[in-house]
Amino acid sequence: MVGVRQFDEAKLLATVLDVFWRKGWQATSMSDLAEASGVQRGSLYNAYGGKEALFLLAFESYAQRFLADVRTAIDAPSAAVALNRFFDVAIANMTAGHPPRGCLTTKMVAESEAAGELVQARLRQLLNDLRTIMQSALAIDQIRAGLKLSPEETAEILVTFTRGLAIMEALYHSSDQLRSTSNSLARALLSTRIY
Amino acid sequence: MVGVRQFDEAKLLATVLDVFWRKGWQATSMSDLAEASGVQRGSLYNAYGGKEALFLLAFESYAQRFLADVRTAIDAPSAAVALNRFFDVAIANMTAGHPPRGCLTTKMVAESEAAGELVQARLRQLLNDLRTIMQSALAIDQIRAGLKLSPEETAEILVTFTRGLAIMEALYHSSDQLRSTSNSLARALLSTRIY
DNA sequence: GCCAATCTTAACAGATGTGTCAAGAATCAA
DNA sequence: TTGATTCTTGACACATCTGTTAAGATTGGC
Repeated sequence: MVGVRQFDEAKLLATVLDVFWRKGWQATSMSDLAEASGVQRGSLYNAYGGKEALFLLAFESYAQRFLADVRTAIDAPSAAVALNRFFDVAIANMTAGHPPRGCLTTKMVAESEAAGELVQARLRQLLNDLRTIMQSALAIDQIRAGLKLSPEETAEILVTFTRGLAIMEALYHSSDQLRSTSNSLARALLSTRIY
Repeated sequence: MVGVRQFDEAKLLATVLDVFWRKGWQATSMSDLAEASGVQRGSLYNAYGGKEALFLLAFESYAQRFLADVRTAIDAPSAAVALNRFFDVAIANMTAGHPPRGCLTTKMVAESEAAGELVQARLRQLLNDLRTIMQSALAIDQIRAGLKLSPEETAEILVTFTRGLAIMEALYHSSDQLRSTSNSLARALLSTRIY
């Protein structure tokens, strides 16, 4: 390589992720990314082409981290623990930061028409992966025994419901509310009555 | 009145609603609204002040209609019927139009940071109203008896879950999927086991 | 040390959006 | 009929964003 890159790509992508996470797709401009990262707009165009490529790249690390966290969480000894840990991870993901950043995926899906086909496909893939991971984990006998519905149905409900949690977070900014609602749903999804 | 308004306000607001519904908050410009309605941009500024006021006005009729539909739907003889009808209304609301418009409220909440405090407050009010309506309807003995959880918990879950449905609609455009997931959740929320 | 490749930087052109304003058109009231 | 009031229209000034480009700076390979 001859004319060497002046910026740290890892740092750049972390910053890019943070800006998209906070502001969403449409409210984030290339100027915003340049300013936040300290890398000139022209350099970003030169190195990546534009907003979409930068997003997709930054999203990759986010997706990996999130799915890894979920995998760890739902590897639990019982359905009740698995659901509670899953909700903990989901809620932590959308309430972290000052002020809370909300859920990147959900924000992006809501704006995905503006973001274009490629981004939509990537978001779909993340939710597909999430669904698959949940299904497998919930299908283990030890867990499945504690569920009122099938692993497939339960997984689909959980994926959908956590998207709803993200929207409620965006409007009410109350992690207590999220925890409380999740707790209620967990009871509805468990075959054993706890209340 | 002396210098009379050249446009039909009801028609204007219907058009404004449709544009916001399709494009969301940020992607809708005053020019878009002017073009779609046939009313000049200057006239819109003169008559309403700007985007926010136009949205709030158009949202009013949407909110009334939606809440009325929900009220009618959940006035049912059993919990199972109430939940099914509620989901029908919610899913019809977000899959209507060609192409489907999605859920206005959910789209707006996801972008509400950009839309400002007033809009956020109005959206919060709609969801609060929805929650209250659901709670009251589910608290009727006939219905309550069929629920696994309390009317309050069930209502909160339903409000949150339908936000999730809207996000899933936006990403997968499959009303079958929405119906199927809703059906599963209904079974989890009903005290009687149907499956 | 020099060349060539690559990155950086600032600037440009073009598009789009906002909010305002002044002049013109229309109409009700007196 | 006249005048005052209100709406309409097109233009203006300003801001922001996009994508490109040309010139300059940097540095590894030869």
